[in-house]
Amino acid sequence: MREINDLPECDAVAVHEGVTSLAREGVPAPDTLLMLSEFFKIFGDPTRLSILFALDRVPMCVCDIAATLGMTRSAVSHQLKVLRTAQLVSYRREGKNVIYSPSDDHVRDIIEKALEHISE
Amino acid sequence: MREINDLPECDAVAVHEGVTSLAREGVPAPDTLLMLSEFFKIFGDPTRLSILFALDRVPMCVCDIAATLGMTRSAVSHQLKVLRTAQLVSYRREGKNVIYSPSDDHVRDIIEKALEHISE
DNA sequence: CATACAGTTGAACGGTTGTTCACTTGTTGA
DNA sequence: TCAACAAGTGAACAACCGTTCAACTGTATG
Repeated sequence: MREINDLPECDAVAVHEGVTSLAREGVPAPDTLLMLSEFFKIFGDPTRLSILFALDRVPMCVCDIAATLGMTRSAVSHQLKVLRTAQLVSYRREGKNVIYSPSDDHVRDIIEKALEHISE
Repeated sequence: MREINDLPECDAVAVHEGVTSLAREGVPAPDTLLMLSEFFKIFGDPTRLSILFALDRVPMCVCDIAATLGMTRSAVSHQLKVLRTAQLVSYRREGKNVIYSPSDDHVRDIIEKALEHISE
């Protein structure tokens, strides 16, 4: 006799009974999952990472960031918008320049943990 | 007189002298940056995250994962390949099934740190 | 006020990515 | 050995993403 957790796609009754419902408990709500993935997506680009690394050393204007990384001001500005929206950088205007600086300390931790992982 | 760190795009001599070279020291090598971003990219997808969450509760075959998350076996298999390549899951064959399980403990830490961040 | 420069922004492009579909591989049991 | 089912795979498609280009805004200085 088939149980509640049986599903048409997989007749795994004998092998993994009741497993799916148990697993489902471990999976966060869809919107949490989405926020989480959006968060990680931001770190999934070398340019944005290098901006964060650079700013972690010294706060800089867009122009200096561009010069540091060898890219156009426009490209940097676009990426800074992403980082701003995610509240990973703060900024203040100083005359003609806008100075950006890192705004979160979690970030360093997360990146360091990741560096630990890839160095294996 | 212009300094070494001056760049044609940004005449910021008077404002942020020598900043760029200082910032550059904080930026890892391009290939490190690339590996790091590739690593984060993997977590940048809700599907892959949910697979990792589910497997963290209980090891499962592809079929059960698909049933748990309400997606096709093919889609799951494709994503598992990504997770396998990044060595974030291990697997063993059991008869007709292939049982997947998480293979790294760093992962839990990183995800939890990220969850801390987004709950603010 | 006009010029110069810092920064932002929207459209467009090329490349990437996740899912679907159809097919293949591999394993078990009749 | 053949049928049935789990899993993996390649091509194709649509959606997404990062950069470039060409504007535009905003601020300081002559």
